[in-house]
Amino acid sequence: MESAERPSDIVEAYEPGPVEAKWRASWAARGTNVTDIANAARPFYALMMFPYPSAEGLHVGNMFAFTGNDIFARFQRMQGLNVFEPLGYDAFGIHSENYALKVGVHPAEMIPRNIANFRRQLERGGLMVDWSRSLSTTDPEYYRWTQWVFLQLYKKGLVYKKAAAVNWCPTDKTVLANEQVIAGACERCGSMVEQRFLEQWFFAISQYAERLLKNLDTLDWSETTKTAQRNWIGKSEGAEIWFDGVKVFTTRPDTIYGATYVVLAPEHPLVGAHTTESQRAAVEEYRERAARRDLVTRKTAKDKTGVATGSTVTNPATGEQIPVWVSDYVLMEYGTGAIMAVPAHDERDLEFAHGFELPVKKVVHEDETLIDSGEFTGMTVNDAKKAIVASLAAKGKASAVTNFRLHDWCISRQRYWGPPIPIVYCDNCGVVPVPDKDLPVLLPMIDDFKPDDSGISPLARHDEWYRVPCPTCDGMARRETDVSDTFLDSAWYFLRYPSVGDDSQAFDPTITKKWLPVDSYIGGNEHAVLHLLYSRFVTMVLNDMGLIDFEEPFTKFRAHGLIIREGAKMSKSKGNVVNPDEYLDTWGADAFRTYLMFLGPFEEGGDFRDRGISGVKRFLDRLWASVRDSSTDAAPDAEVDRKLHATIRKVGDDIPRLSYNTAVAAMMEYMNVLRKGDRVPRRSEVEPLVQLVAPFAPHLAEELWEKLGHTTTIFDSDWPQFDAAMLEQDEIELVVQVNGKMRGRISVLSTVTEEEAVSRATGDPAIAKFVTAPPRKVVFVPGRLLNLVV
RNA sequence: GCUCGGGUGGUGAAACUGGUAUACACGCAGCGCUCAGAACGCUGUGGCCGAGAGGCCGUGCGGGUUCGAGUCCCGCCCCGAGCACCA
Repeated sequence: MESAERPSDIVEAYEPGPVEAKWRASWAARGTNVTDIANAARPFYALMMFPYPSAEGLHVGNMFAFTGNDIFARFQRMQGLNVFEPLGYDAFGIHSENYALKVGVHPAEMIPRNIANFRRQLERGGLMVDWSRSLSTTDPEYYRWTQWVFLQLYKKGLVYKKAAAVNWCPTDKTVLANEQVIAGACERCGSMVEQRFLEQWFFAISQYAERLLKNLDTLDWSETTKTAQRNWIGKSEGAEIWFDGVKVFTTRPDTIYGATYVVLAPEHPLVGAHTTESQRAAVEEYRERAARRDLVTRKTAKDKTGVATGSTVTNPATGEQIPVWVSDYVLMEYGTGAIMAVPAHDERDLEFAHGFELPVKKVVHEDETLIDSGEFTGMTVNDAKKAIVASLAAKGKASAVTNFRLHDWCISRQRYWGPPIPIVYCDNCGVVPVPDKDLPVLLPMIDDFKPDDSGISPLARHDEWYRVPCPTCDGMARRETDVSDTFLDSAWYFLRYPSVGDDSQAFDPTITKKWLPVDSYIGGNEHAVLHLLYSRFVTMVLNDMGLIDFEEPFTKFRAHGLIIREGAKMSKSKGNVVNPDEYLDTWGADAFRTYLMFLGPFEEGGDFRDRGISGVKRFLDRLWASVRDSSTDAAPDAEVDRKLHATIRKVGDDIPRLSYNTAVAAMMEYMNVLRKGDRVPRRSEVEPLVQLVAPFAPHLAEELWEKLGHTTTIFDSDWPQFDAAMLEQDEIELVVQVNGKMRGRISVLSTVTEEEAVSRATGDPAIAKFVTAPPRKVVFVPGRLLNLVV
């Protein structure tokens, strides 16, 4: 009977289904999420990494990432910015192609279906995406410009073709970029990668190594991502030193007095010249064996293998004759493909020396000081590095050099599902780039797209496609039959979004100047080195060509965390995958979004627990009931109002830091104050909370905003302001410590002086009993605490 | 091996520059409402001792700096991610 008079006690769950459907329809009808690209006064580009539209549908991890971006975007819009939040599909590549082969459906048929399903799920998620400017990398109107980007780099002289030892995946039957080889295995299928010599197209990204490294210091990116890039670029400063005709690379010239032999990589061109007659057969046999060994065994073998050439060279520092060996623990791809071995200071050299019973010479320095090193004895390691190189350089036997681990980017793939590389081979003219006017080079519909072992693309089986007249001389010519790496598709897509719809150019210069670089980019750290590095490279090149006026594409980047479940990353094989549709049906998008943001720090991810969502739903139900029950007249209660202003400040501070979990907690805390006991909240107390919740629960917020009498979208309303004066309380609780231990608190005016505070504290018997002697020292932190040291 | 994260209640996690450790939520327990349950609401909930007031101990381990350390420094252990024969 009491409860009938206390409607606030009865919190019924509201039905998210109809509410969310209503607002989805309203947003679409009113164009709420369409950005006025041309006329935006304060453009803000909020980008998220686009998904691969898999047949399984949207993954919770996608939903988590997109929601995190969406909240920030919606928040920025409520700050008065013109926010552009586009989303498209990264649909080319081996992933789609292999799946298509497995289920026996042509990718050209499968991908549009998958995209439709993704679009349906994404829309249910309540994202503020401007669907009028979506794209798919498989759309000819997109990939014609991917081909155009290739041609720009070609014009700039950064594209070349060469026969190279490349990573060949025997299962996927294609070449892989170094970045796609994880510990010697294909990142896609896990097969051991083989070495093959094939003609491949490369982008000369290594020319940009220094700049790619240096610019990192200027970027507002997650530190983990920057570190990953630095490691990948792998700058190391050292010297090239001549041991007679053999040039070695070392980062430790200071240890040259301990160099007891030289090692050449098996592929090193000087191996033959250094091999004596008696060793020739053994060396030849070793080289063959090394070439056959796949990269896996090569990179993990503990017992080092090798063979002596029989010849010696002179150690330029000591003048000693030292033997030349061949071993595959030295890599041809790095440095000069030759090293000086210092068993006393290098673990690998020591291992090798032990294996072949080579003499291990003395240690050449102790701690940081050189010993037994001729004229350099007594120098510190750092000084000796410079002095030794300088001394040898004077004799023309050394030079300081910088090496990078970063290799050129192999972009050709002997596969079907990608943009054909826009190159034509003519018997008369040679290699001819396809003229811009002939783009796109359309990918033909063929049914036999399965790759084979030949190392040649399936497109090479279709001469009706690859035979073309030469664009220059009109003579007999044939097309390049390789397609480009998927990572090229995604290395420039952010430039396209604002210009989607303009089929006359890849990106409109005026629009690009207005909208780029991207203000905020959010995505997974699994792309820390691949996608993000390639995007930076392409942007730098286009900048150098004067096509854009910035050289870094993403001003701010934050890597989101990973959602795990039952202690493990979600995966089909573990059976712990969450289907977003089920949660959207049961709980609604608003509760699902808010829960995903609440379960852990956005940049760390968290554990998805099925029951956890109920607390968030309860919070939204209470918000619903609070609006329904709120009284319309009264001004806010003073205490509630103070909490309200503290909450506005907290949520406004937390969202830009992507500290969404604590923002939600702050709103819940406020809700608890709002409805404490049998309190009926007042309209003036509830209305600002609806706005704070809006980025998280957009449908519910719109519904409540409408119920509160508004007729325009809540996302065009102004974010509530807090009054700093409201946050200053006259009366505060001062913590009192004795010897650093909390012993009580006293209620005092915020303006209290140290003397007053001490006398109030010592006058409190509960505190005084710990003050066993007159305080030796008093630490007073105004507004916070008082510490009496006795 | 190297680099980067991280270790806090039964659980997910808070604690911005050193200043009340465990906010918020889940779970659990008790109570209210109910014929009953669900839902909803209220109260409690780090450990130990104590009837209570209250006390002692507590942020992976061991030291240190400080009036005061989850936070800073040194040395370890464990978990996760990335790189890995890069000279």
